[in-house]
Amino acid sequence: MDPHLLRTFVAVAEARSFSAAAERLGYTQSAVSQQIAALETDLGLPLLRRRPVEPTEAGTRLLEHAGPLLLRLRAARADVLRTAALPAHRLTLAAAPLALNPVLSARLARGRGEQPRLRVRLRTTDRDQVAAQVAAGEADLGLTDGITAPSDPLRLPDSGPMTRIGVSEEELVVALPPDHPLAGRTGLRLADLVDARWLATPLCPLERLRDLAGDGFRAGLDHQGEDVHTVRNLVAAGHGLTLLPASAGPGVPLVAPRLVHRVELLHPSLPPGPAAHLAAALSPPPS
Amino acid sequence: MDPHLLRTFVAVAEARSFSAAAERLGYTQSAVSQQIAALETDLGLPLLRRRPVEPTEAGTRLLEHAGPLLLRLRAARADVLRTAALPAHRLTLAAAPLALNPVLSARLARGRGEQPRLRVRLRTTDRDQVAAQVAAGEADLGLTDGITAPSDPLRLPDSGPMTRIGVSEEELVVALPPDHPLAGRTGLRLADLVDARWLATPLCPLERLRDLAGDGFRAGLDHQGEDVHTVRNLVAAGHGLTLLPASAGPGVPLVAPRLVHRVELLHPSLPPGPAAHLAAALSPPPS
DNA sequence: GAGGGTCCATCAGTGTTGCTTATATCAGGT
DNA sequence: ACCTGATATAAGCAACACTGATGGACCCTC
Repeated sequence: MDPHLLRTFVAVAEARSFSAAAERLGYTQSAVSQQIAALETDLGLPLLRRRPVEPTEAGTRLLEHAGPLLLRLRAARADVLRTAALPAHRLTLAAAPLALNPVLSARLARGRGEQPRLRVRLRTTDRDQVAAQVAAGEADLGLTDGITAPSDPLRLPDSGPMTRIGVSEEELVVALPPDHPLAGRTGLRLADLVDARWLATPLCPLERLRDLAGDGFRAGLDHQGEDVHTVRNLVAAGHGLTLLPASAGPGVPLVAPRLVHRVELLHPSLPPGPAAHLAAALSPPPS
Repeated sequence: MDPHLLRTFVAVAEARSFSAAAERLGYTQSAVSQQIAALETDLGLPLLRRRPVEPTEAGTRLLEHAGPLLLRLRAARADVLRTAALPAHRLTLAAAPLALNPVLSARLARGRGEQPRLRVRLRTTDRDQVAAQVAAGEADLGLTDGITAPSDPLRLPDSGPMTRIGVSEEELVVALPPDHPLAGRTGLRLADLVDARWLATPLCPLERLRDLAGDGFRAGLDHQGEDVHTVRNLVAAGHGLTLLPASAGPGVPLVAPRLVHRVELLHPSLPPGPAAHLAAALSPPPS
């Protein structure tokens, strides 16, 4: 169960081809073949069916483990190396599209103002990438978001130990097309909208809504990207409803159940330095 | 970052000695020395101080990662191998001391009654070992417990993906010595007890209480074991208070905040078979 | 302060591993 | 049946990771 072999196995399974994986990894096809054979011998069972290449039952199980495992390995390495890194003058902040709302933008501005020498690179990525990037050391700080009950933590993919601080909670609104019969309301209940058509988008996953408010929530259009602007255009064109934080645009406030758009700051254990300072600036001021 | 090296590193750090670790692992001292050197070269920084042997800052960080990482590696292997295992006639159930309460004992009895051929081995272990044993395949099913708000999941150490089902929630009582002035009450509020002396025991960690009910909860006696019988004796002798599930003995019901003793069933993804059957038997009957 | 003991680092030697290149084998399409 | 695009196997070689022996640092003792 050498991580080296695991990495190769993942590559083969993804590419559905030994030769393609070999090229991608910079090996010969023969090496890949031997590596897979070694894994299979070690575990004592076949992991891949050949021609076409696809994972067996056991291989599927291993694939589920391999990703997180390799991620944690990278996280461990990044964490160790960070202890030796000099306090840098530049750092990277990874943020999900809806995470950097006006409040946090303002705090970020203030934090940067206090450290004029610090160069900040902001990288907007998909929500589930934020934690992984922070864990792997590709970003120094991360901001993710999601929909939860007030003061409940977000559900994040497991990426190893890291500090999580809730930094913002905001009212949710139901985004509706302007001519929608409910658009004039002053408040809406989620239960009244289970039968409406909803946008299926990572920004507001229907699965999460079903968790929180029961079954229903038929998918209208299935939207894969995490671009807020596009989503709002889709809503306006009547493709379906969605929930957005109030600051992301007009909509009818969601009054029940009590749900909020929560933003969390993620970072590995930080030595004192610019990163820690910026993290403090992004955190809510102690009341 | 070969797991092999990681394992050696952990052994050395634990033994605080290269030679002792070498003996324990079945290597020569020279091999261990080279392995550590390889790790340090790879990461580019010293992980251990020598004479006496103790982890550096970076080494400490790596140690925190190494344990979970190796555990997950074992979990992955166990999970893959399980796909090939024939349905066994014997299985191991790991349970924390307070997890197998009367309700669950009864369900276990019923489950066993339905599968007379099945030999069940019950292993009572420390609470934080249960998840690890299930993940590593040393136990087929696990029962852990803890104190939470009703229907909130437990906080478990990360041991990789596994199924978690809440199987029992029970009222909590404050265990008091019989002659305690509050012993006659019909209900107690946790807030009224922050200034009392509490037993510090893994069965009811004071840290958790502070999380749930604010600061306070001074430690009286610090008890390391997880033996319920002993704890009750300590309480009776006036060493301090503690919370127990109602079924674990007499006490004054805790009325606020709303907290419960929750038991969760842990298992890896189970193929249909005796283990899955027993898991179903332990789960609460669908209402 | 010299000597012995303990412990880790280093070196040389050796068996094993894990790659590359070359070739065999297999499944499917024509 | 043959060709094609694919994976498996064989042989060779370089790098690696052990063992055993030796060297050097520290500690304890006398």
